[in-house]
Amino acid sequence: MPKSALAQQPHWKAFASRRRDPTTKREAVLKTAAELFLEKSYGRTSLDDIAERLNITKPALYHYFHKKEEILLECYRWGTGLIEESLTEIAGSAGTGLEKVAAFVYSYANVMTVNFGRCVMRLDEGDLSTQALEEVRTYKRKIDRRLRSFIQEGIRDGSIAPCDPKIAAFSIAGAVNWICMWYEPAGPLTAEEIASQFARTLTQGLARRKPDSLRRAAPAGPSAD
Amino acid sequence: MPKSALAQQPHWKAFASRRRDPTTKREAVLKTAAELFLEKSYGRTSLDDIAERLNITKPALYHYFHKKEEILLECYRWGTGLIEESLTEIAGSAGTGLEKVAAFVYSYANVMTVNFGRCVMRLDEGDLSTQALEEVRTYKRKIDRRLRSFIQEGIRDGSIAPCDPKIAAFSIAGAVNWICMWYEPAGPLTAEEIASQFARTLTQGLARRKPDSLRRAAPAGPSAD
Amino acid sequence: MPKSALAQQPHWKAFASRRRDPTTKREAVLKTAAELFLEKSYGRTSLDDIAERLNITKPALYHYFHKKEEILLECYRWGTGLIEESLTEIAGSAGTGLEKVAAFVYSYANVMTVNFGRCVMRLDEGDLSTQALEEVRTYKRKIDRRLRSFIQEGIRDGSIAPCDPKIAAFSIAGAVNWICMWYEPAGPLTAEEIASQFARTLTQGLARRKPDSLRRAAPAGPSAD
Amino acid sequence: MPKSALAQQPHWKAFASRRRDPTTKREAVLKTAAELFLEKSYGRTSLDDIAERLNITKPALYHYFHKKEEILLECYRWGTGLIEESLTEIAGSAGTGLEKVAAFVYSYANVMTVNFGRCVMRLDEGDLSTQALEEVRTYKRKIDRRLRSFIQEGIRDGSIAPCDPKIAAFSIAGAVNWICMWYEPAGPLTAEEIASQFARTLTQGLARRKPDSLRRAAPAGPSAD
DNA sequence: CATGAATGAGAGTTCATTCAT
DNA sequence: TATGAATGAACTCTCATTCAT
Repeated sequence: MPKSALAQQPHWKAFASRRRDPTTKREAVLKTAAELFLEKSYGRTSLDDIAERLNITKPALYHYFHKKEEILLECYRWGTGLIEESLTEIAGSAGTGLEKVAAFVYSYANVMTVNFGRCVMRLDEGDLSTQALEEVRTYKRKIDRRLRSFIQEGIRDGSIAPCDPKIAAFSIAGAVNWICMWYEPAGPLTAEEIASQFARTLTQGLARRKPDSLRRAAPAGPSAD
Repeated sequence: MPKSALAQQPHWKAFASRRRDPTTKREAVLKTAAELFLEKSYGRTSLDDIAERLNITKPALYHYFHKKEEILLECYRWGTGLIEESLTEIAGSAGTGLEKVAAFVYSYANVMTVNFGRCVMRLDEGDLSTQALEEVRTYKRKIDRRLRSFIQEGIRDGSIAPCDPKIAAFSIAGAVNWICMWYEPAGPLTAEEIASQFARTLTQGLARRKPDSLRRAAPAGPSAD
Repeated sequence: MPKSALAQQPHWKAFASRRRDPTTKREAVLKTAAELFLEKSYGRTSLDDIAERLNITKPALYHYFHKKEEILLECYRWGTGLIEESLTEIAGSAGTGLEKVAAFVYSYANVMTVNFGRCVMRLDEGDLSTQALEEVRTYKRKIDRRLRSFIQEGIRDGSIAPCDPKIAAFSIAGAVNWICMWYEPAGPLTAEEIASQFARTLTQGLARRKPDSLRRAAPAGPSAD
Repeated sequence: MPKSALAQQPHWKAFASRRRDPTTKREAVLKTAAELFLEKSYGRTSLDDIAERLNITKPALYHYFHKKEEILLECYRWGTGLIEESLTEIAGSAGTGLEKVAAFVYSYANVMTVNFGRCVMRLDEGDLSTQALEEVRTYKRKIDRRLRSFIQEGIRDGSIAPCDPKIAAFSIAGAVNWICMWYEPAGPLTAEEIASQFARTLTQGLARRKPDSLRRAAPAGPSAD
């Protein structure tokens, strides 16, 4: 599988030559940092670790970031950006509330298998400064509110059985968030499998009556995989 | 609520007098440590922090623990002990697979609102030594296997609709585990509310046909609370 | 060999009963401390180590000694006392200078196989306070002067070939002192073997002419061993 | 004496400028450490002590060594290297066993007056890790075996009177090793004086018959000094 | 007396960050 | 621009010594 091989490719190649897009280098730092943060946590990852994996020296990192924490914050931002993308797409699409929830789970679960996405939910918020923390928290609240609104929409349009939207959202979000804790790229389950299965399983509990109708709730895409 | 007020009471009273039950003191250290670990993470909690909150000095901690990591491990052990208790009780009880899953969720969710329980799923395993890590991992695997077996039992006895037990277990466990990330004692939801609601919500997706029958799946106890 | 068995016997028996000669207990502390100091050095021996081997608690040690250093100093004093004893005996005895040197080596070498004697030369003087250091240094100088005077006596009475007494004394004293570095009670060489062999070997180089006459220089006692 | 004055010159000059041969700096650390270890012992020498004497800060030392113990081990290695050098030279040279022993004593005694050489025999092996200890012990055994083989060679070629090579080696090695305990650069005896005198004195006891032949056993070099 | 408890002082080590080249 | 060098602050852990029972 060439794509996965490409993904495994170390990011230090971006620093191979002197003349290279600085933006590319910044991203390479970010990707490497995200990897390490997920492997060893932010606190146990030293700037030396990051530099070493990139085949550069520690002070060189300061050309791209002012503080260690800034690297962390950028990881969060990249991750939340990924979520944002799919969320707005879904919100704008047509369909019942239940279908939107299914789409949400599907695409959110996918993000939880990508390094930057995992960072958002797996890394310790306590490592962020007060201000950065507020930024991230605001973002997370937004996601939660979005999911809750989909559920309420479903209740209104009759696709979802009456329930407490808050509890339902916590439950669904929790299940999906937790993926970032156990997912391994090298593991037996592919991201698509996980995403589509979660989408089906988690909407089953919400659906009104006829469970048969749920099959359609899962997006068409992944079923092909 | 006097009970909760009592629980909030700082643990340093155990160290008020020099001659006092050492076991009580050890527990006071553990409780305080668990609090701090949840507030600030293990890595950012210094022994001075723990000592300060207990109104003692740092080296005094070494009367009760040999290393900082030992404190962490004991928190894990206490927490897993709590889970173990309820698990064996449920496993031995009568009932359909679905009922057992509901009972599992109910009691596990409750544990996730208790500090030591939260520690098990919220703290970073990377702070444990290889050996301690193995111990904790073994324990977690056990929990997961238990849940999966309840689900399989339910599929066999017809109380649960056919599904992939692995995915279902991941999904349920994830939802419940995540509680430890957002639950706050001072928050609007009580532990019992959360536990009973999660038990109901999460089993709804599993149940075969008539969702009405699920009401009985949630334990009677908490409804009285 | 009952005597050696007795010597191996741990010293904590002195603390077995409450009512026991305090002097005996003090000595037990000293013997145990000497053992440990030789095994692990003064610096790496904690009071807890000593207390543990004596089956008592650390503060109990403070009933017999005011400071850790006092224990060390007492070890030195006991050791130098042993040397002093034999030295005065030899000085008072009749015989040529060479015979006195031989007797000195023999008895000094013996002391170097006894724990307290080894302490004198093996332990680090830097651990002593200025005052205690002066005391010990004074003592060591005394020993050296004594040996040098024996040599000079020998040169005068013709039993020793003319040489620089200072260098000769350094050389002989060094050879004997070094015993405390490699001697092991459980080793292949007994204390008497070492002592008598060293007495013979080291005087050989001093003796005037006929080396055969040296046989008599070594004390008769040990030759039987 | 300008050479000695130069040697006394503090090593911190190596750290005067930031860009300077790192090897020189490493050596400066080593030399300063050796000085301090001999003055106050390894255990009582803190990294701050070393850093202070070099006019740098403690963490700067970690640019050159990973652990405090590594500094110690490098001192040992430097010292054993010095001994090794002279040993191989002697072993390869022509001459009777007695002459080789004399040469050994002469050059070994010289090493015992050099800081790194003194470290080898004066510092406490107990401060080394198990592995490093093995390395050093192996080395010391090698020295001892070398000396013993010279003695046996001498017995075979008739230059040395029959004796127990083990005891003789212990005695000679002890006398020379002990030099590192009392030698002081500022003292009345120069290194060469000590070395040549010891070579003569210590071989006197070994030589067969005619003591006159011994004069030639001492290397010619030092007699000129 | 004897002891469990507690502490102050200090050590080695790590690391984000800055400086100087 | 990029880097080797250096540092200050912080943390874990140890231990001789003293207190209180």
